[in-house]
Amino acid sequence: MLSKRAKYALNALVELARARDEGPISAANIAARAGVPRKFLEAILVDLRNAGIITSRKGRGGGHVLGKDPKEIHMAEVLRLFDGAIGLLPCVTHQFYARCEECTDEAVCGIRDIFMEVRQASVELLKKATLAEVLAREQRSRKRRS
Amino acid sequence: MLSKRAKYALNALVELARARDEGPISAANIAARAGVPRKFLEAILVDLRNAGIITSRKGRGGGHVLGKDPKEIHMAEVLRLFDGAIGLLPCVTHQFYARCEECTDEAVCGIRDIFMEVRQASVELLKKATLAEVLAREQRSRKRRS
DNA sequence: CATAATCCTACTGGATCAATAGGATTTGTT
DNA sequence: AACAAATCCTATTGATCCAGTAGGATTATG
Repeated sequence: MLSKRAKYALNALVELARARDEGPISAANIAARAGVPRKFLEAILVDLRNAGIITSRKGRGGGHVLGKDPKEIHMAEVLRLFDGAIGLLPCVTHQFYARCEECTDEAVCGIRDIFMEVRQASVELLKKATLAEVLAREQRSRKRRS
Repeated sequence: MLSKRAKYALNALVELARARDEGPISAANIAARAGVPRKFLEAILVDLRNAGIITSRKGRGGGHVLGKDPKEIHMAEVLRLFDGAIGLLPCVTHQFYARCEECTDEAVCGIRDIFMEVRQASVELLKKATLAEVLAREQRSRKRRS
C-alpha cells in the first residue's frame, strides 16, 4: 500500500496540474481542494520542492507551482520519493538495491525472477502515468459519463 | 516491500516444494535450509497451515508438507495472506476494498485508473507464479549457467 | 507594518514489525 | 513408562515508522 504521504502528494500534484494557469496556489488551498490535512500537506510540499517537482514562493501571494511540464512528472518518481523502492524485494530494485541476506544464490533464485517481472511491469506503467496522462484520463471518464 | 514474514513464507514454501518426496520436514530443518530464524518461521508456518497451504503433523517424526499441488500454490495467495492487499490503493483492491476518504468521485479518478492497471498486471504475474513455476525457473537458470 | 504565506523543529500516540522466550501439548520410539 | 522430537500457544520486547499536530521563525507583498 502507498503511504498517505505518497497518496496525498499525488492528489496535490494532480490539483496543481489542473490549476496550472491560476498562478501559485497556497498549501491551504491545495489542502482544501484535495481534501487532506493542511499541516501534513505542508511537510509533503516541502519534500516535493526539495525534489524539484514543484517550486514554491514564500510570503503573501506565494504558493506552489509545478516545477516541470505535467508530461514530465510521473508517478514512479513520486512513489520513490515518498515510499522508496517500487520493487517488492530488496534484491529486485535498481535505486535501492540490497542483497537478501538469506539468499544463497541470487542469480538462480526463482522468487527473485518473478518479482523482477512484477517490478518491471509496475515501473513501466508508473512511468507512463504522467500528470498530463492522469488529467487526460479524467477528461475521458467525464465524457464517457455524459 | 514485502514483509519478512511474506518473504520467509515464500522461501519456506519453495523449500517444501523442492523436498516434496522427503516426507514431513520440521520447522528447524526448513529454517536451516531457507536461512531464516526458527522461532519466527514457526509462527509463519502456523499461518500457512491455517490457510490450508500446508499441512502439519505434530510429535516426533512430524513436520510440514505442502497441502496442495505445487501448481496450485501461487504467490498472490501468499502475499495476500501475510501482507494483505496487492493493489497499492485501498480503492483498487478487490479483497480489501475501501473507499479513499479524500476522494470525491472514484469513477472519475485518474490516479485510481492508473493503479488499477498496476494492480491488474501485478496480480496476473503473481498468479502465474506457482511454486512449480518457480522451481522450473530455477532449473532453467542452473542449466543456462553450466 | 500588517498580513499571508512558506518553512523549520519538535513532539506524540499509535501501530506494526521482527524476533525471542518459555513452555504446553502431541506423537512416535525404545 | 519414559524419553525425545516435534508442533503450537501466549506473551513480551525493542525498534521503527506513520500520521498528524503544535508553535513559531522567516519571508515577501501591498
